[in-house]
Amino acid sequence: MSRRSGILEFAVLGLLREAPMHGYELRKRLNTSLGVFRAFSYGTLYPCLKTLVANGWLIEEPGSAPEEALAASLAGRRAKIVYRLTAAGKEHFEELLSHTGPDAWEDEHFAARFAFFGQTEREVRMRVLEGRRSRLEERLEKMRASLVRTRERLDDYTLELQRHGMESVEREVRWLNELIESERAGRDQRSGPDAPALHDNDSGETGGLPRHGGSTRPDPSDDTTK
Amino acid sequence: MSRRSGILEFAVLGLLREAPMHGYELRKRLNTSLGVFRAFSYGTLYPCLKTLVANGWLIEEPGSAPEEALAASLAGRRAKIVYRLTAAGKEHFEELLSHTGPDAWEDEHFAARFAFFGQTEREVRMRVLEGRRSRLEERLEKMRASLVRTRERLDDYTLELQRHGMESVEREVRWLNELIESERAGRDQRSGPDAPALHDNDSGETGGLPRHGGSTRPDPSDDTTK
DNA sequence: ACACCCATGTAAGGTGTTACATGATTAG
DNA sequence: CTAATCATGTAACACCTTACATGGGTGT
Repeated sequence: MSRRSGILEFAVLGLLREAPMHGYELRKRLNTSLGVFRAFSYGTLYPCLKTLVANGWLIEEPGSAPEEALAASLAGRRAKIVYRLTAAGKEHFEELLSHTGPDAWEDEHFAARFAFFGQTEREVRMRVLEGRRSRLEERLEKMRASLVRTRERLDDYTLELQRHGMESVEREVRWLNELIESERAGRDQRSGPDAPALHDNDSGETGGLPRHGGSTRPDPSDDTTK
Repeated sequence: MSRRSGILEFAVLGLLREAPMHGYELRKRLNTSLGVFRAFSYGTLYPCLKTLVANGWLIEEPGSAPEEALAASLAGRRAKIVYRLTAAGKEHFEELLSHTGPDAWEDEHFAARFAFFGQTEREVRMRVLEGRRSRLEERLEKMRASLVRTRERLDDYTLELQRHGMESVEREVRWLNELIESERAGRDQRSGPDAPALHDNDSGETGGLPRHGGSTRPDPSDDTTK
């Protein structure tokens, strides 16, 4: 049950929950569609897939996808492994989704969580958004404090960097406020106590998100390995 | 000459260039004053200092700072090592400052560079700012492309995350534009072809920075070890 | 006396990248 | 037929964190 990287494991399970895929495609999805937040190399991905299989959360299948169905029946082809989530894997992912440890507020971890909000219960979404917000507010506190302590002996550029960092965080807080409010609004106007919202995505409307944003460490990185 | 982490090495040399310090204080400066961009632990810092000393860029001195001057003369005290930049170290740092490799445009690397703009020649500053900008513009290209390719099959949250990431990058581009413009203005209005601007900081005015900002991956992290 | 910050270190381990090695499929 | 892209892997190494170990100084 080796703990293997929170984020990657989480993202892989989440992506495979939507549809089986092979490693190569997974990596692309990680880096482009989903991956505004982080790029992984094959050297990380493939070993990770192995351990997920070892944990029983995935199974490897010979490529039985649409076009390859016939081709696969030929002689010893090079496998082109498709990974599929097992029942245990699904269960594990759902557990990860609801498990709101203090890790979940950190930059990249948060982005990963957010990316799968479509499959997350509203209650948990709220906890994550609010946790993130208070994490950022802590940061602002510290930044302000350190600004006051050190203001006089910093040159213009350092100061500008500080200011700009703070503004960035403040922006994200405002963004979170809007999201939180819109979550609350969604809860009120929709079904009463709790609506599952956890069958399969496609439902089009999740509650109505607001129309502008703040900041979460952008870092797409290349499509190509190098 | 082991290559030891670009960023940490760079930041340490840069901080020590302003004044000698011991490790503990260095770490705090890294994480608060300067450290909007990154936190390092002692487990990283101290070994790094060792190799910098081994490279001849720093020397260790017994704590001969103001208050400790007398105290140090007493029996075998626990050293409290103060690190001071050597001439070779100064030279090396200056070389790093002007060396504009394609690394310099990446998130954290850029932030570190920016933090020491006060000791950087205007010409180099321009190259770094413009390099960073075009790096971000590449990113925007890719994001837009991937948005177009995948728009229909993404749920609202994933979309919101993408949008918000893009907006963040766009903001930083605007910020860079202002900085670049203000650098140009500074060049025009001040001395003709090139002014050194590299004696020692304290000069108060670097050219007049603009008054608002964009985004560079915020990540202060704690002051305390954990 | 005790607690709490200052201060320095080390060993083990986690997490990820690079560079390499291999081969299949598709487009020109 | 050749180049690009798809596809899978591994081994070596870079980088950083955690947890531990140690001890000085200061305040209550």
